[in-house]
This record gives sequence, structure tokens and C-alpha cells, in this order.
Amino acid sequence: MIQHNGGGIVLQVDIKSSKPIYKQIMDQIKEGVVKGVFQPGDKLPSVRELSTMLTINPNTVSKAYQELEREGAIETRRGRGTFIVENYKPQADPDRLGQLNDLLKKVVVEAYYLGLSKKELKQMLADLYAKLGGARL
Amino acid sequence: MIQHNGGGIVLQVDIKSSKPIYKQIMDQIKEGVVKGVFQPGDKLPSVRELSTMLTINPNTVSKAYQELEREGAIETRRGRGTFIVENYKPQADPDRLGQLNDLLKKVVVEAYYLGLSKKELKQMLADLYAKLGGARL
Amino acid sequence: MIQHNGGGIVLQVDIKSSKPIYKQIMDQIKEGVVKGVFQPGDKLPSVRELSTMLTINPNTVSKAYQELEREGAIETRRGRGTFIVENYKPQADPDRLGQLNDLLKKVVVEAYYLGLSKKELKQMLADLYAKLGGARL
Amino acid sequence: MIQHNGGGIVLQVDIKSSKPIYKQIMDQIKEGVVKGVFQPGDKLPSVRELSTMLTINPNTVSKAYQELEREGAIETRRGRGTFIVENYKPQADPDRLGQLNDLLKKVVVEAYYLGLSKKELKQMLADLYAKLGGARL
DNA sequence: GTGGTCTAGACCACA
DNA sequence: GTGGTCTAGACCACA
Repeated sequence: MIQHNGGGIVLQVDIKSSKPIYKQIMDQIKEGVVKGVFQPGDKLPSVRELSTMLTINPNTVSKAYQELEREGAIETRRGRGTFIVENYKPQADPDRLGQLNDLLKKVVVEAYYLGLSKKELKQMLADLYAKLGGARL
Repeated sequence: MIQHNGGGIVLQVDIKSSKPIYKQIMDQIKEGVVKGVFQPGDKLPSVRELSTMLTINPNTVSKAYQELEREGAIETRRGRGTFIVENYKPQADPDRLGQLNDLLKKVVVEAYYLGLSKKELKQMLADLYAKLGGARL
Repeated sequence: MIQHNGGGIVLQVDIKSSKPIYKQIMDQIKEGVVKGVFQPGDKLPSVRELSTMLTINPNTVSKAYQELEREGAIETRRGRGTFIVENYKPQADPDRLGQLNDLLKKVVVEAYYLGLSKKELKQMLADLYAKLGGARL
Repeated sequence: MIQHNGGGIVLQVDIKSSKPIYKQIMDQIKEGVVKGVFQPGDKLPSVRELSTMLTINPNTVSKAYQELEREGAIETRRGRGTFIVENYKPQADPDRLGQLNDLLKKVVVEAYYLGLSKKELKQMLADLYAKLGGARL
């Protein structure tokens, strides 16, 4: 039986942000999976539903879903809807690993410019792990 | 006395990258400062010099310098050129701190999707600190 | 006497695939005929049976059967069921021949992009002929 | 120096086809590369130019270009335009290899239904190789 | 000038 | 009902 996330969807979008809306959606869904708010097999709101909920254009939602599918995080079943992938197997893609390293490097550099010590940044990381969900990670 | 980084500049850009060129420049200069490749007071190449060196549009270099100045990382002395700021004092800007947290959160989420454990990510962070320059950080 | 493929049907569909389910069914039945898994005159499962077996919508099976009938691969005998055509005579439809050529052209182009040499592609073709059933082809 | 394909672009599109327009564009550009009509480093028409030439919507061209970039066939340089990739290195992606095999299997099955013998299909393949460009393949 | 993002809305294939 | 494709057109970041 298909689990339905029901009315408790927590997605929200900031129209004014410089981050593209479709990326905001992507990041929130992926974060939701890490947090456990979305479980494997969960049905996501349909393109129309979500676009109505967020008062944005359906195409924008569609783009977010398509990108997420390409990343292997969600999957669409024709005529039925879009779902969190059931058995996600992380593959150590060297490209994405390099991008992650670059991103983390940027974090370190920014931390320096904000006056954060190594210790403080490590603490920030630990806090995030605690907040996102200690069990899964 | 003014130190000139001279011909030994190590900046390089990838015009094929999806990351804007001006941001590539910004990130490399800031990383160079953290690494110690650029020292406080060092003179940066002029807009014209750098744009010629990198065969890119002068406006692009200009934009990078303007943004860096806004962030307080470099300063322009009228008629004399652009320099790495002498006595950079990090201020704990709440906005930028929030952005840093978001960036790090994204790192954690991506790490999950790449199958990296908390331990592995912490190690990656430690490696970066070691590589960027243990002394300063 | 009517041969019944019975419970030994080997059809299966992937509801996550981007290929429409009705096309998956069509392709598998046609492949089954080429392989000899389905013999001329064999009775196919009823729409209702197959849709139950595959847990898909009956309309989807119906569409697959209709298309196959249009192509002349199967035939419906009123009140008796659906059968693999007895004496299939290929007609050299210019349209379908053109489509086949286009499909093969696409294969050649894709092979180039995957780094497959002409020789390797020819070998792939030979392997497929061997695997699908040397006798009939 | 950048080679410009000039006015001799040969792309064309069939609005009535069931094949999506963006895929028609993709296939034609990839075929053009194999044929040598497009050389590595060649500039493609801009999104606006091509959409005007083909009297289709810019978004449709954009989608084709983005997909091609994802496949590694072309690359966009910010603010400058879109180019055939300079040093394309085919990587033997197992997924895409499997898809190619499926496509070729479909060709074999269709050939059977059209009454083409193994010999005739091999000849069709040989003809395509001859036509697309013996040198490169 | 160039591509990227987004809106508003239509039509279609599929299940 | 569901996502996929496409149009027409706006605005923006980047070079």
C-alpha cells in the first residue's frame, strides 16, 4: 500500500530568493528524505497539487521533479504520480564527490572570513547532523 | 613596501564551467588568502592585466573585484591599485552566518546521497583544513 | 487444438520505466514470437488475466493488444480470445521500413557516442541474432 | 579561432511527427557530428537564432541544448554561446550500453516483422555506416 | 548578445 | 488524474 504524506507537507518557497525556485524545491525534498519527513515509497504531491500549494507555475515544479529523478532521488510512475525512491543505493560518483569537496572547501573559506574557528565549524557540522536526524546518518 | 604577487599569479578559470567566471575568481582569491598564497597587503593584478592573463572580459574581473571589496576581502586605493586587505577583522554577520549554515546543510544532505558517513565527511573536512593551511585556521 | 501458454507466461513490466507499459508488453510479445516462446496459434492471456497477473490497468493491456492487432502480429477471435497470428506474412511497408532505418541510424549514432567501433556494433548485432534464435532469423 | 558553421545549417523539424521536437533537434545535431557536418569546437546557432530558423519556441531549442549538454555532446560557455564539445571522450556507460542493446534488439525484432533477413539487416547497417561517414566510424 | 528561469496556459499520451 | 511537451513571452545574470 502506498504511503501518502497527506496534508502534512512542509515545503515552502521564497520567491524573492536568488536561489531558483526549482532548486529550493529540490533541496527541501532531499533534506526531507534525510530528515525522514519523506520515507522511501512515499507519494509526493502531484505537479498540479504542489504548484497550487506553493502558488507557483506547474512547469517549475515539473522541472524540480525531473531533476530529482535524474539524480535518482525520486521516480515517476506513468499516470500514477511521483514517489520517493524505494531502494536508493548511493553510488560514489567521482564527479559529484569532487563537487561535494569543492562545496565543503567553500564552506571552510567562508568560515574563515566569518571568523569561525575550526572548532566552531566542526560544532556547526555536528549540530546539523544532530538536527537532521541522528539515526539515519 | 608593497608586495607584488607579480607574474606568479596562479588564478585560472574554466569558461565551460557552470559557475560564473566572476565567482570563480572570487573563490580563488579568497582561497588564496586562506592558503597564504595571497598575503595581506599584496597587490592584485589590475583589471586589465588579469583580464588579459585569463583572456576574459574586463567587466568580469571588475565585477569580481567589486564583490570582493563589498565583502571586505580586498580594497582599492585610488590610483594605486587593488590590494588584499591589511587587517581583516571578521564580523559575525548573521546573514552570512545563516548562508554558511545553509551551505553546510547542503553538504550534509549531498553527502548522504553520495553514501558518505558522518565520519567520512568529518574526515573530508579535516583533510581540507590540513590542505588549506593548518596555521591560519 | 489450441495451445495455451498457460501459467508459464514470462511477461513482466517495469512500472518505473520511462517506456510506456503498453509498449513494454508489445515489445515483449513480439520478442517472444521471434524467440519462439510464443508459437503461431498460441492463445494469449485475456486482457483481464494479464492485467491481473501484471497488476496493471486493463486498459493498458487492451491498448497493447489493439496495437499488436493493427500491426498484424496477433488476432482476436470473437468470443474465443486473442492469438498469435497463424500465417504471418511480412509485407514490406515503406513507412515501417523507413522507421526501421531511422531506428538503426540512431543506433549507429549512439554507438559512436559510446565509443563502439563498427566492428563492435556488428558483433552486438550478431550476438543478438544468436540469442534471439538462430533458426527463425 | 572559433569555427562558425555559418549559414549552412541543415537542421529541420517536423511539427507533425510524434517524436518530440527537442529530440528531433538532438538527434540531428548528434547525427551531424557523426557525419562531420559539425566539427568539434563549432559554434551552434544561438537559442534565439535556431528558434527563429525553425519557427519554434526558444524554450524548445533550449531544452534540446540542455539535454545535449548533459549527454556531453555540446557545451555552453556563459554569455558566448553553445559549442560542439572539443575533446569528446566516449565513456562506456553500462546503462547507456544496455539501452543501446535494447534498441538494437528492437531493430532485430522489427526487421523480422518486416520480413528482412539477417543478411538484409546487416546490409542496411553497412549502408548506414557508409552514408554517415566511413572515416570517423 | 547569450543562455537560464519563470509564468500562464494549452494539448496530449498514458494509466 | 498524472506527468510530458510546447507555445508565447517576460525578466535576469553573465560576459
